[in-house]
Amino acid sequence: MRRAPPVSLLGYALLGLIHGKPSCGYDLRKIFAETAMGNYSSSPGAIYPALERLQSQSLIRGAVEDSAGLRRRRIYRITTKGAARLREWLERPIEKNDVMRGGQELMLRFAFIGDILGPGAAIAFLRQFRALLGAYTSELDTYLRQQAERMPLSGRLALESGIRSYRSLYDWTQYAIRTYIKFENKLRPRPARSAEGGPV
Amino acid sequence: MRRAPPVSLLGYALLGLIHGKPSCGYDLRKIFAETAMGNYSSSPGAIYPALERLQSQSLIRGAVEDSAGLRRRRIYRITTKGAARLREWLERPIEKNDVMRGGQELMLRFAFIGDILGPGAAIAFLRQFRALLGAYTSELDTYLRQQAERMPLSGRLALESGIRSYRSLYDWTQYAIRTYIKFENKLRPRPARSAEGGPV
DNA sequence: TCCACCATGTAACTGGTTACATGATTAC
DNA sequence: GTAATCATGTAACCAGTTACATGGTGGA
Repeated sequence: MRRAPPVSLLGYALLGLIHGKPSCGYDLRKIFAETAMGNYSSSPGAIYPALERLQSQSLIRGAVEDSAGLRRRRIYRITTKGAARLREWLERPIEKNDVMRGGQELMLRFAFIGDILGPGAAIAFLRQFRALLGAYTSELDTYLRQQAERMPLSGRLALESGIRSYRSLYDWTQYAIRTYIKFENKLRPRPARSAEGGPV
Repeated sequence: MRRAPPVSLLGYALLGLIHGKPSCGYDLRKIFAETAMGNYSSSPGAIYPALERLQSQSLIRGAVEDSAGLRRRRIYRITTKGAARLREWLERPIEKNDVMRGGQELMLRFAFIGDILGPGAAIAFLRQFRALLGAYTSELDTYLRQQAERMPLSGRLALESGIRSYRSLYDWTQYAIRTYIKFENKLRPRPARSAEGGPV
């Protein structure tokens, strides 16, 4: 049995959105074009082939439905296989590489994790993320301290901007963990321990 | 006269590095692999074709030189045309789009601007960058305030992380401007005005 | 009638990915 | 002699870009 062909980031974004709500290509394009998910391409030349690829892997299934006016809209729904694949992606342990690439993919995963896997998983994800961010920023710090004198001013500043942005991401994870714990406690106010794993 | 074919981001990174110091493909790969410029691909399948493209546009010129041992190293040097092209890229006014894409390209430009165009240009660039960051963050803030209640918690947090990272970039521009002005004053301590354009 | 928008596609191109391939030089 | 590393490439593949093409629908 050969390995399933990989799903691109855009593919996962589509998969996640369709998981949340069956949609046609146009709906999805609008989401990318009009909401804060604008970093993903909304061009038809990206979306439609991506949808077809997902369908050819049986991760989604599309059918023309004649609801809402009589325009032909091909509505895609996620399949069991697609949901499993999405879940597998969401549950993947975070790697240093993911963090180094600026955390784009991680943020996409996070945005889906809360809704699909629940607050507990979101909190666990954030803790993992925070740990890796801490390690990576101190690594960059060390590098900066060692190299600073050998670097041109602009290069040094550019590097510092990177460090700062990782640090701000770290702070965000703290904030997000707190927010999620509050949210979870509001849902079921009884239990004393807020979530699995040590203190915040 | 038809428009010159575009240069990719990797292309500009190579152009800038070669401008700083004539290098062979291997040198450049090492830079991407070992320094903080690691976000650019160091794979030969990216570098060598990119170098060839730059050469085919006469932006760089490579020749095998038998210095330092007798290995065949094809050393690339920037041409007048290449330097002009690089300059044109560095001097391009910043657009909102550049900021929205996360500022990757802008940071690359900044890293070269200081060395190639001098501190004055670097400061002007940072001021422009700061202005756009300010506008964009407040735009995102407005969007967040309007949409927050309609968004799932994880989506909202993801958006907030974006806002935070733009804000931290804004803070960084402040810091970088101050640092550059100090640096400039150290170079020529006489003049009272630190750089063209209003107050810091 | 005509415009704006809904809705789906396709074709050519391009730059990067992974993986493979080759050979020279140096250090042990 | 042989392993590591210097050094340059190439080929297959793939996802995304830009641009073009088509036609239905609803409202002015």
